[in-house]
Amino acid sequence: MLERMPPPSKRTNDPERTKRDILEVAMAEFASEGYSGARVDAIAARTRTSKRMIYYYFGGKEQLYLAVLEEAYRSIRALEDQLDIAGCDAREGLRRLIEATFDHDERNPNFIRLVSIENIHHGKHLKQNLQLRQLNASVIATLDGILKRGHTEGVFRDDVDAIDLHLAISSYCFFRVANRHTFGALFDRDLSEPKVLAKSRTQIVEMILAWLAAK
Amino acid sequence: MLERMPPPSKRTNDPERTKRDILEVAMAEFASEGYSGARVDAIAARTRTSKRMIYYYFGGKEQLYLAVLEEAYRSIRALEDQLDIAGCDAREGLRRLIEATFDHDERNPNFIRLVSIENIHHGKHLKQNLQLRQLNASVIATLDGILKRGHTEGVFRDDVDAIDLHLAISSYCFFRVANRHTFGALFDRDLSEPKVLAKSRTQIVEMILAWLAAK
DNA sequence: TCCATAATGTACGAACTAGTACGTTTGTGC
DNA sequence: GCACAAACGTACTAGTTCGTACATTATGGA
Repeated sequence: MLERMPPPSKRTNDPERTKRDILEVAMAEFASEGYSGARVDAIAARTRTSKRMIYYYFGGKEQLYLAVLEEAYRSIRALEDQLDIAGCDAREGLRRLIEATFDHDERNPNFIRLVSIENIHHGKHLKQNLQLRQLNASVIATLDGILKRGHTEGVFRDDVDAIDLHLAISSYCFFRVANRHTFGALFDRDLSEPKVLAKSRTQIVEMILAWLAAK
Repeated sequence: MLERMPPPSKRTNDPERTKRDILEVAMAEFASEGYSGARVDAIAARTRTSKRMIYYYFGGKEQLYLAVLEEAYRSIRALEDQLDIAGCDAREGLRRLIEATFDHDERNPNFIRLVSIENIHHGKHLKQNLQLRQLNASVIATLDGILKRGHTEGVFRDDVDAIDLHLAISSYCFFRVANRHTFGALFDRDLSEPKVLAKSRTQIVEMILAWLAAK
């Protein structure tokens, strides 16, 4: 005769850890599968807790995705803050910022993928979130400072604004990671390979500096 | 008393048109909603025919997506073919190729989105398709020719290969379209606006030419 | 004209998926 | 200890979505 087990597992409440757990797993799932492809059950299964808690803490799939997106953007805002460019000249400062952007995108493929996914969905979630826009304003301010210094030093042209420059830098760094799979398949070049990566890192710096120096 | 209508609609068989109809609608749906977000029923509804025909001609959702992807890649292979760069010097030839790439991406947002989507899914469908890889080889050959001419003319550096160059050009042209929504939301700049677009078009040409001329 | 096959329409089913009803346990302030 | 809210688990449901069984019509060749 099987006895009904007396509850052998002591449950421990830890709301903060549960929330973080869900967020982490959800980020991986959304980044890997896309918004529609992500499964709430799949997220729940890889969690220390249950699906019930996803709805308890986040409300639903869409709100969970929103939380993931916000978390992703928030965790990387400090990019330029960690950068020491006050002491160096404009060209050197810009070089460091480009390299930091490059390294950041390389190290955060999930973030890159989430941005791609958000664009597939026409950016409708990001547009709802006022806060996130401000977080990203700082990189423009930093670039603007570098550009101004460059004009003063007489080493940069003056008809390129900070947003133009940011577009040029991000597009290259972003594309390398976001389109790695199709690019690799079509041209037989693995962009994540260390040697290829190192060459790219040099080239984007050269490209931007040559461009700004022109005229 | 309502009479049963004698079949008032003469059906006409037109397999080619039916197939094309399905493909077109499917391309729009997949590009707009992503692979998982796309609904077979939604595609069928916007078609002249029924869902039954999707399965009759294509076999299933995944195979339909594959057909859409192939069609998208195929319809744009002729990019460089339409280009007349035999008569001009290396710098002018490159300028025309960059502008053609830029215009192409701008005019084909659905193609851009499909490539993004394919990358979200780790390029697994593209990897299955050998044919498509060869279609894209031609742009590399064209770039290689231009680079070689540039070396002969003494106007281009010689440590940048065709794939490096293609990466630099595509990434900018692609990103502008693919990340239009998040970029626009974050930096309040509408990249599709004619004036912004025209400036970008000039800038990517300047950037690449300045880079290749350096040293 | 008639038949074989390709092309098409309708209706339905099985499986999946987001979300919830309901009950139980844990921790905390008193 | 004790009451009460916060935290959590299980099992279920309603609706959706891909795919198909079955029947019917069109069309080209014998």
